[in-house]
Amino acid sequence: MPELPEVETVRRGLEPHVVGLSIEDVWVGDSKILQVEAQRLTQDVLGQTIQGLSRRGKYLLFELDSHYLIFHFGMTGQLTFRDPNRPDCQGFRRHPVTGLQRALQHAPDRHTHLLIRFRQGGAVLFRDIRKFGKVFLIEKGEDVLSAFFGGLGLEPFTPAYNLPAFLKRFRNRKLAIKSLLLNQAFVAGIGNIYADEALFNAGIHPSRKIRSIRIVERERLFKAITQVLKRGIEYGGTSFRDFVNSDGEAGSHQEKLMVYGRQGESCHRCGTLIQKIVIGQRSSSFCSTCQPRGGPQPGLCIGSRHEAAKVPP
DNA sequence: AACCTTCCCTGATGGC
DNA sequence: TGCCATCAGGGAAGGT
Repeated sequence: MPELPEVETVRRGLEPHVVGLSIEDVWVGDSKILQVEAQRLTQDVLGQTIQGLSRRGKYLLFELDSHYLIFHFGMTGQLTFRDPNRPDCQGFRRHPVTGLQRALQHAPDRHTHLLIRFRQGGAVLFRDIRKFGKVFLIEKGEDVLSAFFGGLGLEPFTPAYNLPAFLKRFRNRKLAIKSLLLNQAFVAGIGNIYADEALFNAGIHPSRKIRSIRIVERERLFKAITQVLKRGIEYGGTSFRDFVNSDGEAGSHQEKLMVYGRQGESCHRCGTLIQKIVIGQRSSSFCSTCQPRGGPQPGLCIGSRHEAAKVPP
């Protein structure tokens, strides 16, 4: 599921391919994913040049001459570059060892819903099996982006993501901390995988009420969030099922996960079996020893937490 | 206002 | 072999 690190991976992979190219043709498959009328999309972007690629939370932005073309990947969205000088992969294959789907460069198929072809050659394909993804088109203008992203919270890796701002958004509610992390109005870009990983790094049980989280724990969470996101980007994103980068290749961060998807396996730090529960309709994996339900236990040395954590082989 | 549930959608998987 | 139920979940919308 593309979260901040996966979207950033796509952005970085796509950027050198597409910046400077001008749009020659647009083809729409299932227009359900479009948040703009297909005809208007085609009409408005034809002939425009891609000025740059940026990201806000889980959104990927194509800056055009007069518009922003904005993608959200939902659960299974894939955005790949199709290079005319490279052969297409025949169909979709499963990786023999990891079982992950490896699409590589591909021709449009029944799940391809948008294709943007460039005058200089090549195309960008948006493919989305479950169709939870969305494509937006907004005209440039004063503050259009701040209006569009008005509901989004702090952006990690920017000056806006600072401890005072983070603590300020920590309202003392009854909600589980896990649910707060999934709320894009709190910190933008965190999804189920990185929420679980950040809570593990911070030593916080996902079910704990927001108001019960102590200041020192909030500070640990503040650091843990950027730690896990950074690590996700370093390993090219997490490919649990469908995620592929702009070249159609899987990421490798799934091999580095500490808790997500590891229920029944032993904790890399302490050996306790990882548990899975449901919080707010979302699965949550955690280690009951490293993330005690009652909060920090007297005598537990929190400071050594990160040093003690072994990286999966 | 805060919080919870339902819905959208397809493919993989397991039971029978 | 097929058939059906279940699960995965981001975010919007509707309900309490």
